Amino acid sequence: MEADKSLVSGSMALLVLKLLEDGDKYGYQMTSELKARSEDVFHLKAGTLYPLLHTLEEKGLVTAYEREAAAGKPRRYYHLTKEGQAVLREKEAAWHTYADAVGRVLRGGACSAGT
Amino acid sequence: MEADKSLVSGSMALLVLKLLEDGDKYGYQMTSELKARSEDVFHLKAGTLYPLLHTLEEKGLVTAYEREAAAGKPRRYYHLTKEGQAVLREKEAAWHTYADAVGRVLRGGACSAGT
DNA sequence: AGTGATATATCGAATGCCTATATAAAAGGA
DNA sequence: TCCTTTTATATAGGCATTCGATATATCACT
Repeated sequence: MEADKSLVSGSMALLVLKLLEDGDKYGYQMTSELKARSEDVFHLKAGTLYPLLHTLEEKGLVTAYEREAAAGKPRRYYHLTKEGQAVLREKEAAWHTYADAVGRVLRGGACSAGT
Repeated sequence: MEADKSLVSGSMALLVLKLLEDGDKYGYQMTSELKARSEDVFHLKAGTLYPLLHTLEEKGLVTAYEREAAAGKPRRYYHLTKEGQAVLREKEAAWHTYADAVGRVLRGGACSAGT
């Protein structure tokens, strides 16, 4: 199943940062892992990912380095910086706040009389 | 606490539709209820809400009617149509799919320590 | 008379993501 | 050999969503 594209945005940075917490990764790897870990919900496109990675690099949240692959083009690996880790924690907290609030609204139909 | 604005978008339609499941409501009331029910996480602005309501009306998801208030300007009430209810259920399902997927990624994905 | 809350409405700007496109190398089939 | 798919990175253009600023109008309180 695929997520409604209009439902959420701005969370890709959070997810990419989270992937890098696991260890350094290159772009193409992130798209595959995100697809696998989300069970086919997230289809992070190249046209979304690479500009996002460049932005994260400009902000100092990740650093990049190239490494030759056994075959094919050299891969550009990304590494999560300390700043990136801090931002990741902020974004995780913000996500939980937001998701909990949506949950309250979606479940809270009956309690409208209260307070 | 306030949700990171860049974190999510496109969910306002879902939340507004959900509010109307409870019963007919007018715009200003929706902003207050959403703020209360989300415990101050959602600050739905007038500049967001009214264009959104007009769009929902064009799509046939809600209908509108005016009713005089005891005092002040006449209020424009919105009613959830059957189509609106159907779309609401779709959007609720999409939200759960999305939120669950984010949860999976944030908890360490598929290949970490078991469940 | 002035301020703030109630109540609806529109416009311009910013942001975020996607589609389409381009480049390049290796693997596999016809 | 040629062609398509997969791997791999990258940019430009465009659409959708939301907010801030602004406008109008009535009522309550001072």
